[in-house]
Amino acid sequence: MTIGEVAERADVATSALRFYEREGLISAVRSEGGQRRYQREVLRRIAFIRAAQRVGLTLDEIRTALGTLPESRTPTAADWQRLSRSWRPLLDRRIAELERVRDKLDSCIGCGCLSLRICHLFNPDDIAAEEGPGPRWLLDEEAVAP
Amino acid sequence: MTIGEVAERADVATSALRFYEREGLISAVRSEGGQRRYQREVLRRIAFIRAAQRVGLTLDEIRTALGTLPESRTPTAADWQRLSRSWRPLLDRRIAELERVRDKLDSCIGCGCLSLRICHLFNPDDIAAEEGPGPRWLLDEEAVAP
DNA sequence: GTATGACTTGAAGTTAACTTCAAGTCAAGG
DNA sequence: CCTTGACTTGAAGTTAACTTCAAGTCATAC
Repeated sequence: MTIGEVAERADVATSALRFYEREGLISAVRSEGGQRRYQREVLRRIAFIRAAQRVGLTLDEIRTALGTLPESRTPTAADWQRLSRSWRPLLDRRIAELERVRDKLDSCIGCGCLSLRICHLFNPDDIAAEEGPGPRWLLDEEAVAP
Repeated sequence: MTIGEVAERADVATSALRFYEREGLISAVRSEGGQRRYQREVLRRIAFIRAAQRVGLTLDEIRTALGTLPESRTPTAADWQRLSRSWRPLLDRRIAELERVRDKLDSCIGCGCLSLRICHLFNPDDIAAEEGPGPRWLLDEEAVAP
C-alpha cells in the first residue's frame, strides 16, 4: 500500500505517518523510485498507536511498548493482548480519578459548602494549608504516584 | 500577599501566576514599587483554574467561564456552584468514554479475537472500513460531537 | 509520452501551557 | 546604609504531536 492508501484506511494524515516513521513507531519498504510501500500489518500497528493514545499514553511510551514486540516474526494475538492488558490499571486509575472529581463536585454542589472553609474543593488554603500547599484532594494521587 | 506567598499556598510557580495574569485569568494590585500584591480571593480563583484543568478544560475555556462571574462584587457560593455544575456533563462523557475503552479492551482480551477481522479494537480496516475510515468504535463520540 | 496527482525531503511553523533568561529594581533585616 | 533575596519585564525557549512549506521526483491514466 502507498502512504496515501494507508492514510485513508487508518484515517491518519500522511504527514503523521512520516512522523511516526521518523519516531520509530512504524516502518515501510521502498519502491524502486524511493516511495514508501506499506504492508497490511502496519494498519494494526497504527490502530494500536491510536488506541494507546486514547488511553493516555505518549508516543514515547507507545514506542517503548511496541519495542517489546518480537522483531523476528509477525506479532500474534497474544503479543497484542499482553500490551493492551497492561493498559488496564492505568485506565482504572484515570477513571477513578475522574469519578472522584465528579463525586466531589456533586457533594460540594449538593451541600452548598463552596464558601466554607471546610470544603476542600475550593479551599486549598486555611485548613488544607496545614497539611501542605495546594488542593490536596486533587493532587493526592499524583503526590502518591511516582 | 506577594506573588511568592501565593505561589507557595496555591502550589503554583510564580511564572505561572504571571502567565495567568497575562492571560486574563487572575489579577493583582501593585505595591508602590510596582510589585504584585494579591487579595486572598485569588487563591479560590486559582483553585478553580486548577480544578477546571483537571476536568479537562483549556485555559481558554476557563477564561470564558471566569468571565461570566460578576465583576462588581465578590463571587458567591452560588456563582462558583453554577460554574462547577456545568462541568458535570463533560465529566460524565469523559468517564463514559474511558469506560468504553476499558470494556472494549476487556472483551477483546477475554475473547482473544485480536487477530480476527470481526474485532473492531484492532481492525479499523476490513469490515470497519465499509462504514468509513478509522477505528469507528474509538472515534464515534468525536465524530458525533461538534 | 505527457499531464496530473501522489510522493519525496528537510526545515520551519503550530498550539498549549508554561519555564527560563537577562538585566535589572524593590523590600526588609541587621 | 547595605546586603540579600524576592520581585520586575519582555523575549525567547520547551515539549508533544503534528502540520505546512518549498522545491522537486515518481507513477499512472490516457
